[in-house]
Amino acid sequence: MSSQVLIEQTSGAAFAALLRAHAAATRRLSAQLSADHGLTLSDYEVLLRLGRAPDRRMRRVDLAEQVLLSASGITRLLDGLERTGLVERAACSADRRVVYAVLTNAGLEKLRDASRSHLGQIDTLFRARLSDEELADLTGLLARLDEGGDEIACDPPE
Amino acid sequence: MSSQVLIEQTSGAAFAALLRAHAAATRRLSAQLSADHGLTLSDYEVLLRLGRAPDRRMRRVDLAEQVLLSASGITRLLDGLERTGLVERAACSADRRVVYAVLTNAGLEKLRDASRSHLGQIDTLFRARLSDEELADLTGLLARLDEGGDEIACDPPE
DNA sequence: TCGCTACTATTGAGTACGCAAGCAATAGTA
DNA sequence: TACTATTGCTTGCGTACTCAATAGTAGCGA
Repeated sequence: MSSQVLIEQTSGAAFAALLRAHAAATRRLSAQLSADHGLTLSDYEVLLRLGRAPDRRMRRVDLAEQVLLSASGITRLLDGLERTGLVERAACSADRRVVYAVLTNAGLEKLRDASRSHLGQIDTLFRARLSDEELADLTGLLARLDEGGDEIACDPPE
Repeated sequence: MSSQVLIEQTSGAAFAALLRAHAAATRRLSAQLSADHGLTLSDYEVLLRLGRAPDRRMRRVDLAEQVLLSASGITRLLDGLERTGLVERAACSADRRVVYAVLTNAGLEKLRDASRSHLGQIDTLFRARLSDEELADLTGLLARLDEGGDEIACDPPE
């Protein structure tokens, strides 16, 4: 019987669980973030990264990489944040190709505001279900899944 | 100093790890699935569910729920699979509102074909990084994150 | 049987991406 | 100095979704 092939093996179950947990967490948190502050999860992540960055500014490329978006994705996301005044652009004197994304005062205010509820909601979701130790285990295991994603065959041959 | 607010607490780190692991896994696997077989992850999941279902058929609503898509999402996804002949529609004699999605022979063939490489790729990704025990732990922890998502206040008052 | 509500499915409109192509600026090389 | 990458960013186009509105059944109670 060929449905042998279809039997869920353990890594398949892990992948399925990952898909479901991700969907459950992001749907809930992004709905809350959007309802409470009109931000998407990516918006929030961008504000957060900028808030931590020196001078509250980052190159768009670097931002894109950190929030897991493509170059065009970041352009459009920042378009939105610029339109609402949370972020503004600034030229780089050393390299005129680069355009910094800079967190405005309004943006910092928004970030603080959003953080207050968002961090609490994350905590509610995770801590209601997992102990401190389990949380740490989970984080560690998940981290192992995206390490060395592209390090395939970088060794010199022989 | 208000950047207190921005300090990554442990559940925040877990959420970030979840986002990253999900992105890493789905990007890789969906790229492979698409390159090798012209299917998205959701396409594959639909074929898989249909393949396991009795008579290889399911109501579209139920399918939507299982693959985490909205009703309209399933309609459009199935449109595509119908166009390529992997799935076809069938009426339900008992309830004329429902339209079954039925896996065709070509669809079953495609599923078997895709399974061969896809399951291997999932295994490669997970087992290269995690032991059997870790895999089981991870699956268990992830499962706890989406249990009882909507069971808020379903108890009768008092 | 009528009328109401609940359910299944589809469609229209809008959003959030990615990829590929393009432009401008820089770096590397002859 | 000229030429050829490479890099940073944006834009056009296509895709995969969602939500809200709609239509066709179904099943119920009066």
